[in-house]
Amino acid sequence: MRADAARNLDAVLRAGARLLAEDPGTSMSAVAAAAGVDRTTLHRRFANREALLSAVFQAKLDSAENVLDEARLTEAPVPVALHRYVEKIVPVSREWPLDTRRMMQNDPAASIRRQEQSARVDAFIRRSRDEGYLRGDVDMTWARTVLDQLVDAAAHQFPTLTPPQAADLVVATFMNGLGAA
Amino acid sequence: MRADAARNLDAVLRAGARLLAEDPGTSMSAVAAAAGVDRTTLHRRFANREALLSAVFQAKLDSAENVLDEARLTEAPVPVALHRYVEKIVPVSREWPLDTRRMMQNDPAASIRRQEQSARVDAFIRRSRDEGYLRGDVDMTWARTVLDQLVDAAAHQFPTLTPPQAADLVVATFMNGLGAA
DNA sequence: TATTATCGCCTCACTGCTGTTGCATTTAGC
DNA sequence: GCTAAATGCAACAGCAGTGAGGCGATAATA
Repeated sequence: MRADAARNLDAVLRAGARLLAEDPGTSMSAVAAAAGVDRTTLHRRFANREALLSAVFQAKLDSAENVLDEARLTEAPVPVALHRYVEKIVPVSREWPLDTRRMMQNDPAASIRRQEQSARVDAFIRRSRDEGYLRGDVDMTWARTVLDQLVDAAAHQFPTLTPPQAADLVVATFMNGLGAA
Repeated sequence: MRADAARNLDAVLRAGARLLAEDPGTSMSAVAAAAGVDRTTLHRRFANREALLSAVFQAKLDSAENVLDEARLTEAPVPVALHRYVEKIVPVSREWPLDTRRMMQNDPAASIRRQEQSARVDAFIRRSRDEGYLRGDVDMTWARTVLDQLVDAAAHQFPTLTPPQAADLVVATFMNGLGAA
């Protein structure tokens, strides 16, 4: 791919992620305009709207996969891995703010890939409990959900937090809650 | 208003809330069909799409306001009020699953009303800290956000939980987190 | 039962989004 | 500098959603 084409593709994906996160009904025209390209250029690269959506999701999944690899969730000590995972996933969530859960239902391939990544975090949560870092009576799916929600909240509703600050906050809340001792 | 008209209106609002929560781009036709009403009936009652949206939000805000009144957030003991609030707000969130935060920006009146309700919960969070139920070093806006997220998660991602069960789970996680002692 | 508010059905016009094509122009890479 | 890829621009067709109006039928209420 030519360099200018790569630049434009990147701009389109980022603009698409941003606009579609604000309003899932955003038109192709709006995405094209925000990315500084002509509407027809978008249609040349992506056969239809769904294809654009899929490409944006792929980009998000690529970033997330890197984070999962770097966090070493299966090997590193639980506290270290958790903190590192949150610290790295917050910027990804900010760069690609799309809600993958509700917008990906028409893309089976991406959906499967997402579930694979999700399973890796689930396994980490399970290991955390097995190693005694989580209470034994906690439902694992609930723990997983809470972690996701805290990450999303810190990433999007507290945009001024740096990733390390966000990680401190999320991990502390996840482990200890907000109640007084 | 005639009785049948009231029935139809109610059906439209509930169907609208459900469908629009799943897909914010749901068409008026789809809402009408789901409510068992003709499309033109919808257009007669609501001048445009925005008006329908506003009406759905109003319905949600009405329900939420009842909950805030009944929970007695300013008077009842903090643990009691918190548990009662969560227990009552979970069904509201389930009945009106729309995300008020992102879909209400074109409705200033509803937006203001939402902020007023939000302020009541904020005040309760502040009281909880002042009375020693929350750690003193916790950011109040963070605490508020976490509570909202936990409620949403319990309401929508764990639909089989009864409201009391959901309240137990949310309150325990909010106060104590998920970490081992 | 009589009245009338409400509804369903049909039709129409309008708009915005999608997707395609042809052609001239620009730009990256050799 | 040359070549081919990529783009911008204009125009077009098709489609879905929106919103309005008329009219006969239906159902609530007095």
